[in-house]
Parts: sequence; structure tokens; C-alpha cells
Amino acid sequence: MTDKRRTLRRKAAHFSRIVHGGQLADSSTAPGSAAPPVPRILRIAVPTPLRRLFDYRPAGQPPAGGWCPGLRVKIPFGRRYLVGIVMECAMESELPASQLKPITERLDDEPLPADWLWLCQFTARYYQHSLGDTLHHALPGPLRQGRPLEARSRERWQLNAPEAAALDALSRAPRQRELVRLLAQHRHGMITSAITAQGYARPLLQGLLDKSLVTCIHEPLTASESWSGALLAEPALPLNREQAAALAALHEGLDRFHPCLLHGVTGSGKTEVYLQLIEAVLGQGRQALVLVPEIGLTPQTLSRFRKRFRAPVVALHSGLTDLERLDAWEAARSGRAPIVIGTRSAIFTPLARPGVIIVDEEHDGSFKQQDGLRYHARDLAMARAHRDGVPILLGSATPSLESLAQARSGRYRHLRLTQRPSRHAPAKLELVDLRGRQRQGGLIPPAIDAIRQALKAEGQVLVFINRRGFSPSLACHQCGWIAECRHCDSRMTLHRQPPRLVCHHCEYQTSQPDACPGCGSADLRPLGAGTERSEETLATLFPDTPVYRIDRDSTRRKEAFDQLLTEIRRGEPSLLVGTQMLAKGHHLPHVTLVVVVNADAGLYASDFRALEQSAQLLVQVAGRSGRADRAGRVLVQTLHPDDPNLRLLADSGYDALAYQMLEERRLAGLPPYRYLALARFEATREEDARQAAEAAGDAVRQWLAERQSPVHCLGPVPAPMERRQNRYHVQLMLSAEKRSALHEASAWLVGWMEGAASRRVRWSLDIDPMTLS
DNA sequence: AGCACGCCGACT
DNA sequence: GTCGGCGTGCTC
Repeated sequence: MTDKRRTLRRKAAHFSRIVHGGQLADSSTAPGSAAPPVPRILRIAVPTPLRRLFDYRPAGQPPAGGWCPGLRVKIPFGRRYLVGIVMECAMESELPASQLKPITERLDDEPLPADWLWLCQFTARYYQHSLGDTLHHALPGPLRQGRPLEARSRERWQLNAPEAAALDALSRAPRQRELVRLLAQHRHGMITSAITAQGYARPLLQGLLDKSLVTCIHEPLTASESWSGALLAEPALPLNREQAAALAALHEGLDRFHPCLLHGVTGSGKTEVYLQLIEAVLGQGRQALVLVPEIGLTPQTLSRFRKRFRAPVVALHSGLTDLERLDAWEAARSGRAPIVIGTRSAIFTPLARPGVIIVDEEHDGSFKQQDGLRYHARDLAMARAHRDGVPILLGSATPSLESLAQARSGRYRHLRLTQRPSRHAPAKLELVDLRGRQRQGGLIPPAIDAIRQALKAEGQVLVFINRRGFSPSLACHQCGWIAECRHCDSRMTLHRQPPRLVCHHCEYQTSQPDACPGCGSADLRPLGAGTERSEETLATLFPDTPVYRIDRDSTRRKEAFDQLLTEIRRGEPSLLVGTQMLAKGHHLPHVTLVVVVNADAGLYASDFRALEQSAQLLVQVAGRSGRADRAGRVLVQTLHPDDPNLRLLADSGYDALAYQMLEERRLAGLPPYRYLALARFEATREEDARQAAEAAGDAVRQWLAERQSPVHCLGPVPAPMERRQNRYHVQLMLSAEKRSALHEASAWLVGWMEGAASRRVRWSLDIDPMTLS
């Protein structure tokens, strides 16, 4: 009884710290202030999900600049040692001195960069995440582990002999010859990572070294490279009128926060605008940060940037080792890297002299992290540009409704590109009625005829089907049994290579049954088509044409994908069957016909963003069709050819549908007109998840009522797929017209859940959720 | 999240 | 007799 009361009191105290305390470290105590007094207390962010700082006593020599926020320290924490980051220096602690431990060791002489620290604090607060966890997440691995942020040396490779002589010596080593040619293009040599990024493995370099054809120089990493002088390695392309106008508008806002939406149809030359904007920024001696979708950081994108500028382009992609990542981070922090290009997590790269942030394909879903720290890189980019006082450019042919609304309201400058260099307008979507038609591999006769014609005219055909595997389910024609996952509320997808039933939600696999487990009948049939089945059908229908399947299964190995793309770019008439992997980003100049096997998935889905996302995807796919000298066709198969949304998209284009969707969002009280926060609860027992959600719902409703808060609370409701991997998902939604109100309410809810949630229930809060599932 | 402590079933 | 299951509590 007394125990219980004590626990409650402790929870209340803890809770009030979370809600009322926790101001951000004052930036006036940041590095640079003169002669700081030695603090008695260091408040430290610790890599744990606990949303508070921990007080320690300083120990050892203070750094030259004095104790200040941003210094890494090693600390004893419970029974282990962790790397924490000093966030505040204070003279008093709420705890008695006897309960404070001294830090074990100071790890830095200089604090971590202030812009990085600010962004992490902003992120933790905005997404209601533990600051310690956020900092940990945003730090390169070696720094996370407490390794020093010191100058590392790196290897620079330079050709020794004249190119011709070297080539002579390598008559029987074609890869080494290629590498020699590459090195010959770089008078000052190349660093290892730049070479491996081009696909040359280290052993090749060793081979050249053994033959004394190259020298390897170990240079300190901090050596500043001079890239001043001539900025461009190749001249900029001429701009059309719209591009020039957009660039002129961007030039007006180079020295301030200037949010812009570059809204340009596929092929209208957005990248050229990026490049010339970056040129201007580099010309001022400042840096550019470019964010691209996960699928967009291809060697082609990268080489376009690298070819244009003489300055080094640092790419942050998933293939980097921890040390390479640290190098990139350090190069950006020190200002040595003028151009940094990377996916979502690259938003956490510090910059010495920020000049512009560009978010390419800003509507892309991969900018939102879907687990753990659920941040949206585009939104963080906006916050960061605002704080740094630099322009930010969001680019897309199919802008998110969020960005479109901002542009329409005038908060973002709306820059449009409507012209394409080719004579042809983007291909129109032709809706094809699927109803009552015989399908082969998902395709109906008119589509097959169109494919035949396109191939006859020496074109390539892209068949888009957003389902991996052979068939999305396996059904018994005797009793109606359907293969379902044991662990999820979902159907198993049939795969042929290898033949298995696979759950795409939890990876659970079984062998394909010979007979129905329900009635024993052998009449099991695949239901519907996936990429494998379309591939098989097309191979039968067009035996003389190569069929390439591009999906996660066929391109598991990276080289396989590159090889396929190279083959496809040769331009021979061929059939490409693929998921959105193919639809996004890749330039496929020889495709003259696109067939969308089924456009219906997003039209009637329950998720409020489904229509927006499928419209964006359809437009992206359609953009693969047609090229400079030949108009393309896009056939869209659908069971709902009269669907008003689909019609609007086909007849009037994305923008018209987008503006209509915005009106619908306004009426429905959904983003971007209201802000959402989604609390998710999951547990192995359905009961536990539901009870936790109900308790949270009751608590937050009471809190809202007491304060007469305008925030709405919906639920709890079961998630759209309630059972996943044998865990039950229930959710609670908060919505508000004002961000600040939502923020207050969700902060309170998080505090409540942190104190109240039972051990068997996992919960998380998703601010600005992308999906309600 | 880790990592302890603590209290109940099948094993050398 | 103990090894180890996961329930509960704590981390300055």
C-alpha cells in the first residue's frame, strides 16, 4: 500500500519534470562564451529511451574552452559505461550530492558542432523522442562508441607512369586497365573511397601497387583541399525560360531562409536548376546539402553531380563503412566537402558553412523513418534551413499535399516548370477497363496487343505491377481456403523462385502445399498476378523478346541490378517487369510503352494518404514512357475506369487531382489542415494492447477536458492489420489545428505512457504519421 | 533499452 | 541441490 503510494508519487514527480521542465540548453552557454566558471554539475544526455538528462559531477581537466554543451563524456550508468553528451552545465542538482557519480572520462576537447546539436535537440523535442537516443542515432558509429574525433589519415592513389605505359603493362588485366584510365583522369590522384565508389575493389589497387604503376600517399584527413578557382568541370547546360526564371528567383534568396517548391513535370530539368543553384552557393564559399530518396542515390545521379563540379561531392549511402561515414561527416563538418548528398539520415550531417538544402523528390515516402525515431527528413530540413537562415528547395513533379498547400498559401515560393525539352508532352494515362476481361498474367488482350505493337516498333515496354512474387495468394477452388500467415492477419504470397509461400509482412515462409489443408483437394490455384507471374506469361507470349524482372527478389545482389540496368540501357526491344523499384529514379530512355497492371490498390484503401501516394506513383511510372524523338503511351488497367479521382488524374493531371485532394483533406480535417499524432500500442496478448490504449485514451481525454484543449482524441481502434508477427496493434490518434496544441498534448501523453505503461505493452508515438497502419 | 534481482519448474 | 524462465525495478 505505502509502496504503491510511493511509486505513484515518484511517477508524478518524474512526470512533472517531463512536462514542465526540460528546456533546451541555452545557446548562450555554447562554445565561444568567455571564461566559463567551472560547473559543479554536468547534465548529460545518455543513450537510453529515458526522456531526461542525468546529472554527473565533472572530473579530470576541463577542456581549454571550459565545460560546455556538446562535449562527449564516458560515464558510469547503472552497471555499465556509456558515451553521453553534456547538454547543460549547472551549479545545483535536484539530487543530493551523494547520489551523483563523477564522469569517468572526457572524450572531446572541442564540443560537437552546434548546428548538429541544435538539430538533434529540435528533433528530440518535435518527435517526443529521448534526446540521448536521438543524439546517438545522429552520430556516426565511431563517435557513438567514443572514438576520438581526430584527424585520420587516408590513402590517395596516383598514377606513377604515363597512362599509355601503364596500359601496355596490363594487357591481360582489363579491370586494372579501366582503373588506370580512371586514375589518369585525376591529376591529383583519388582517395580510396572515391575509387571503390566507382566499383573498383581494393585488390585491384593492390595489384597496381605491386606493379609499381601507382603510388599510395597517406595524407592527413584534415588537409584542406583547395577547390577554389574554377568551380565547374563541365559547362552548365542552357536553361529554358522557366528554368531561368526559377533560378533567378532562387538567386534572390541566397542569403536568407527562403523556402521554395520546385514543381516541375518529369523531364523538365529540375536537376539542372539544382546544379546551377549549387554553383551559386559554392561560388559564395558555402556548402550544399542534397537529400534524395533511398532509391534515388544511384551512380547516375552521383556522376551527374561529380561530372559538373571540380569540387568533391561526398555521398552518404548505405554501402559506406563506419569509418567512411565518419570521414564524410568530418569533411562536411570542417567545410572540406562543399557538396554533401545523401538519403534521409544525411539531414544529420553538420555543415561548417551551410548555403542551401535541396530535397529532391520531396514527396517520397522514404524521407520518413518508420521505426524508432520517426522523423521526416524533409521537415527537419525545413527547420534546419530556417535556423541556419539558408534557402531550401523542395523538388518534385508530384509534390506532397503538405508542400503544395504551403506553396499555395504563399509560405513557400512556388516555382513551376511545365516545359519538357522534347517536342512531346508527357504521355497521357489511358484507362483500360479490366471488368469481365480474360487476363493473362494480369494483362488483358488490348494491353497485350499494345505491347506487341510497341515491340514491333523496336521499343521497350515497362510492365508495372506493384506486387512481388508469383501471385498474391493461393486459394482452394473446392472449399475456398486461402493461404494465410500464421503470425499476421494477412495472406501468403506465392513465390515460384524458389517455390514457397511467403508472408510479406513478417517473412514467415512455408513450402507450397500439394493439397488443400482444409479439404484435401488438389485444386489449388494462384489468385492474381505478381511480378514473377507476369514475367512468366510475357516470356510465353513473346518468346523472342528478352524479359527482365526487376524487384527486390531479382535484385537482391546489387551487381545484379546494375547488370540488368546496363543490359536494358543498350536499348534492344525488351520487356521490363517491375515494381516501384523500376518506376522511381531510373532513366529508361528506350521505353515507349508503360502498362500499369492494376491501378486500383490506392483508390479505395482506407489510409488517407493512399490516393495521394498512388497518384504520385502512377505519374512517376507514366514518366518512364516516351523520349525525345518518340511519344510514349501509358495504359492503366483498372476495374474502376469511371472512378472520378482516376479520371481526373488521367484527364487533367496530377495537379488537378492534388488540389481536389486538398479540398477533401480540408473537409475531412486531415493533414495538411490538421496535425496528427498517432500513439501505437502493441502486445502479444490482444487484451493487453487494448487495455493500455484504453487507459491512455481515458487519461488524455480527461487531461484535454480539464484544460478545455481543442485537441481531438480518436480511438482506441485496432490497427488496419491488427495482428502482425503475432503481436496485436491498437492505436490512438490525436489531432489538432495548431501544432503547438498537438505538441503539448502529445508531450503529456508520452509522459503519462512512460510512467504508466505495463511492461508487456510496447508503445510508440508517431508525430505526423505517414500512414495510419 | 540493458541489466540486475527475484522467485518457481526440470535437470547434472 | 542448481540452471534458467521472464516479471519488476532502476539507471544521475
